Amino acid sequence: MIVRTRFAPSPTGFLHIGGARTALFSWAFAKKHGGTFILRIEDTDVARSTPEAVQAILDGMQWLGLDYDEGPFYQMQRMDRYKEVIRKMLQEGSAYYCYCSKEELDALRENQMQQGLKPRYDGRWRPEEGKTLPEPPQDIPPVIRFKNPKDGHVSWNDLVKGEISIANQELDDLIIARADGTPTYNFCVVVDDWEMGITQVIRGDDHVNNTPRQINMLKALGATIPQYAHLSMILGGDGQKLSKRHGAVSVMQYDEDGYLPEAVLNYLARLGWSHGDDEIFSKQQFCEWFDLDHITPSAAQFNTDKLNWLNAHYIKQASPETLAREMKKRLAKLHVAVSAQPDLFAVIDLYKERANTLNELAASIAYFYQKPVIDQAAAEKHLTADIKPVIAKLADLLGAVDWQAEAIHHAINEVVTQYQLKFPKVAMPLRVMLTGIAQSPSIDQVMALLGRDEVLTRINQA
RNA sequence: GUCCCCAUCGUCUAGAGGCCUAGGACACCUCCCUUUCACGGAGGCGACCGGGGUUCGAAUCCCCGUGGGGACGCCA
Repeated sequence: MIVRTRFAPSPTGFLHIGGARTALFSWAFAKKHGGTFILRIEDTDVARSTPEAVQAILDGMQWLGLDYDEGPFYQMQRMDRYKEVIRKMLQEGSAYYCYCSKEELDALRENQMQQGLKPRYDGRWRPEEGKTLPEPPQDIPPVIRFKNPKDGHVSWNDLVKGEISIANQELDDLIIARADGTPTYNFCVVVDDWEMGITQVIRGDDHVNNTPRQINMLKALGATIPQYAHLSMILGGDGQKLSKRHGAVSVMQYDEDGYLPEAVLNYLARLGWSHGDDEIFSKQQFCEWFDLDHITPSAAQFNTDKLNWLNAHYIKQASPETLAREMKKRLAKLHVAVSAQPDLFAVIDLYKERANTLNELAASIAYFYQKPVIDQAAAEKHLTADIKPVIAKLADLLGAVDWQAEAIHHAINEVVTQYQLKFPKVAMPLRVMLTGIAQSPSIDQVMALLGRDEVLTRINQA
């Protein structure tokens, strides 16, 4: 059987971390099995769906490199097909008109809740053998409901959670078409998964409760039932549910914040899935290794520290060209223009092992291209009066030195010896004067890159 | 309320009845490297939710608690 998976977001907001992982797993499963990955936009909620959100989802997937083989399909463009299926179901008797008003249903629900019952439709318009239906009211446009089986159980072997079984008694006759005739989510999903030949439905576990209803409809339509894999949710770093109000951000925000897509992908892959003790793997490796058997059924908490660690790793691995491009872009945002000297590639090389994010990296090298902001605390600690003459002497020496890290180091050593100091006693004030702060790579290497003129200027100005 | 799901270090996880004195990774701590801070290297701290079963043997299987989460829309 040829594997066909799909990612089916509703375009009501950006692609967030949970959606991204669902997409990633669906995508990887298809890749692993040489199958087809389909993108389907579930935009039947006309009021909340926007073209901007569609674009945001497309952007997010592109940034992560999750390419789809078919689609994007838009459900709103498949209306005719849905209506045709509904017509057929009405004919065959697996669906029926219901003339309850919203108010009537609200009252019913409230009543059931009060009695401690599970709120559900009581089937008052459900046609039954030997049952006389009320006369349809003229003023209420009917909805269409699916005639769910009354007895027995719906069971499936969830590829993540194992055997799940739900009594049909727990299920009511859900609405498959609104009063205005537009079909609803659960129905469209069924038709699409069926007609698009989806073999594995990989989605968030908030859909577990929809699955038995969908299976029943699939059965009523005589369709093949796909396999289901329900992924548990991703919690925020504080263990709380992610929501628009609380911590849920677009995957594009990670780009904004200086994360490489490889890092985000690798992080997401390991969140809820594992391959023994492996922590770092390429996208290709992931596709080869990925399986549904090693997905945890329990919810996972997002951990920025670990993402940072992975990001630091991928920054070290990144090509010089990638990093240079990113640095130009990110320095520009800091209003720093990169000049020809010091050489950006050399600067990056000196700093890339020290940053967790691209933004950190950009901020840390900014002083090469603009005057540093001197940290006051560092200045007070290191730029002491007694060191001034030593630095002055060093400046003298530097004027004539061959401008190489080694020679510069030699010059510093000379004054260190002359004044009988420890090396850091001189290196630290230099750091503060040249970079603004007390932490930097080897000061001689920094100086070599900064250039003689700039070094002397900064020393004089400090 | 009803139904469904989940439960191993702080976090992500390994674990398919004996390989478990429970492994790895992040974080944290110590030491080494060192020109400061990082990087890197070596160590350390740290968990099977509770109670019953089943079994010669349970982190693993079953039951009951407890805790957490999800669903119960003319949203998706």
